[in-house]
Amino acid sequence: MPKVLIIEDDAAMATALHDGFAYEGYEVVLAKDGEAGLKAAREMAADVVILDVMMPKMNGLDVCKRLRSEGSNVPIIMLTARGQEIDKVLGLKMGADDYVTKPFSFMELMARVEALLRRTSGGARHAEAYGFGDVVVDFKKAELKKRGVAVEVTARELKLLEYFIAHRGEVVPRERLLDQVWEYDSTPLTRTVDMHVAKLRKKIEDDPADPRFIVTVHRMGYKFTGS
Amino acid sequence: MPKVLIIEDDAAMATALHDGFAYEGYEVVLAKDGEAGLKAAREMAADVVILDVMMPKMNGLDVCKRLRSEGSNVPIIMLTARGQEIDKVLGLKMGADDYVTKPFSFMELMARVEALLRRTSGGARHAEAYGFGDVVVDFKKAELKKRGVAVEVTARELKLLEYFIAHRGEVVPRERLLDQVWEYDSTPLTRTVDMHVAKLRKKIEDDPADPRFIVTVHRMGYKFTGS
DNA sequence: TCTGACTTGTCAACACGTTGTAAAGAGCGC
DNA sequence: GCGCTCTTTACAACGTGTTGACAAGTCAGA
Repeated sequence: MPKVLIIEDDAAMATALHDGFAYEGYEVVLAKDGEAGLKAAREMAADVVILDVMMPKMNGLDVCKRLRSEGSNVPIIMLTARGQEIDKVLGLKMGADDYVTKPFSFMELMARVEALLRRTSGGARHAEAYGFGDVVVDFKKAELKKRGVAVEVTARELKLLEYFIAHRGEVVPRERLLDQVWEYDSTPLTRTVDMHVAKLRKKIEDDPADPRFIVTVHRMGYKFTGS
Repeated sequence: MPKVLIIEDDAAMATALHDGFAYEGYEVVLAKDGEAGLKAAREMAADVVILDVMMPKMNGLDVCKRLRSEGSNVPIIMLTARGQEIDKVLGLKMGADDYVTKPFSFMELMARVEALLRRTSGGARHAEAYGFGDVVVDFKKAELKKRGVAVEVTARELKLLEYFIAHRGEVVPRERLLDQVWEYDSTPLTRTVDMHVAKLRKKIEDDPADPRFIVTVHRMGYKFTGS
C-alpha cells in the first residue's frame, strides 16, 4: 500500500485526486497549502508527493527546494499550469522527478506515479524506460536510443511517441493526436501529424518506408505495435 | 469513437472529466448548466451523458426527467453528492441508468461508463472484441481474425460490420446502410452496398456463396445473425 | 413448370481520397 | 541574425471505394 501525499489548494482537484488514488489502493494524505504540505512531508514517509506549483503561503517550487535541501529524496511530481514551460525546467532544477501539465487526465498522472514508484522502489535506478524492438526511450531524460546509439529527438516527437506507447495496439485517429499531443483546438486541416510520424519513423524504424512499429491504418489513423 | 456529454457546473470537475475522457479516446462535449446540457443533449447524439445533480438553472434530476419525457433513451450516469441517498432513488426513478457518488475516482466512473456502453450498445462499442462463429473483431485495434488468423479489413468494411453487429438480428435496408455507414444523405442508386457486403462475406463466411452470418433478405436488405 | 420482371452477386477498370515526403515558410529563443 | 523546431504547402504515389455492365438468382402469376 504505497503512501501518497497530495499538496494542492484547490479543493475540487484535491478530492478528485484523493479519491482516484484511494480507489487505486493508495493511502492518501491531503495538504491544502505549501506550509501544511511541508509539515506533512516531514512527518510521514510518503512514497510519492504530488505537488501543485501555484499555491498560497508557499508555492510548489519552494516546497520542493526546501524538501531537497533538507535531504529528502522522496519522489515528487509537480502539477504545472498549461503554458508554464518555465515551471518544467525550474521544477526539475529544483529537484522534482516529473511534472504533469494541467489540465491533465488522471490516467496520465497515475501512469507517471507508477513509473516513478517502479523506478525508485526498484532499488537500483534503472531509468523509466520503455523498450520495443531495438529501441529504448527514456521519457524523463528525454533520450532515445536505437541499437544502443543515442538519437536526437524533439519534445514533440517524444510526446507523440509517449502517447502512442500509452495506447499501443489501438488505432489512433489523427484528430485525437492533434487533440491530445498538440493540446487541443487549433489546426485540424493539416498534415502536421503525418509529418511528425514520418520523422519519428526515420528515427525508430529499421526501414521507414516499411514501418514495423508505427503502422498506418488507411483512413483510420496510426497504430503503434509495442515490441 | 463514443461521444460523451458532460453536464457539470463546477469548472475544475468539468475539465478533469473532459481531459480524462478525451485521453481515453472519447469525443467530449461540455455543458455548464442544466439548460445548456438539455440543449446539447437534444442536438448531439451522445452515447452517454454524465449528469451532475446539483446545478444552477436546472438541476440534474429535472434534466433527466425532461430528456426521458422527450423520448430520449440515452444512457445517463448521475453524479450525486455524498450522503444524498435520496438522489440515488430519485435519479433512478427519473430514468438514470447509473449513479456515482461524489467524491468519486475517475477510474470508477470510467468503469461504469464502459459497462453501460457495453450493456446498451450491444457490446460492440468500446468493448475489447466481439466474436461470432470463428471470427473475432476488435474495433479498437481495427483487427479481424478468422479461425485465429488475421484478415485484412478496410475502414469501410469494419464500419459496415460494426453497424451489422450493433443491429444484429434485424433486417437492415440498403438505404439505411448508405445513410448510417456511408453517411450519405443522397442515395447513389448503385451496387455499392452489395459490393461491400460481398467483400465482407469473403472475409468472414466459411462459404461466401451460402452465407451464414450476413444473410440477404430478398427485397428488404441484409440481416446479421450474431453468434 | 415456365416465363418475365425484378433483385442481387460479381468483376475489373477507373476515379478519387488518403498518405509519404521534400522543401519552403513561420515562429521562437539565444 | 542564427539555429532550432514546428507547420504548411505542394506534389507524387498509393490504395480504397465506386461504378456500370452483365450474370445469376428470386419470386409471382400464367
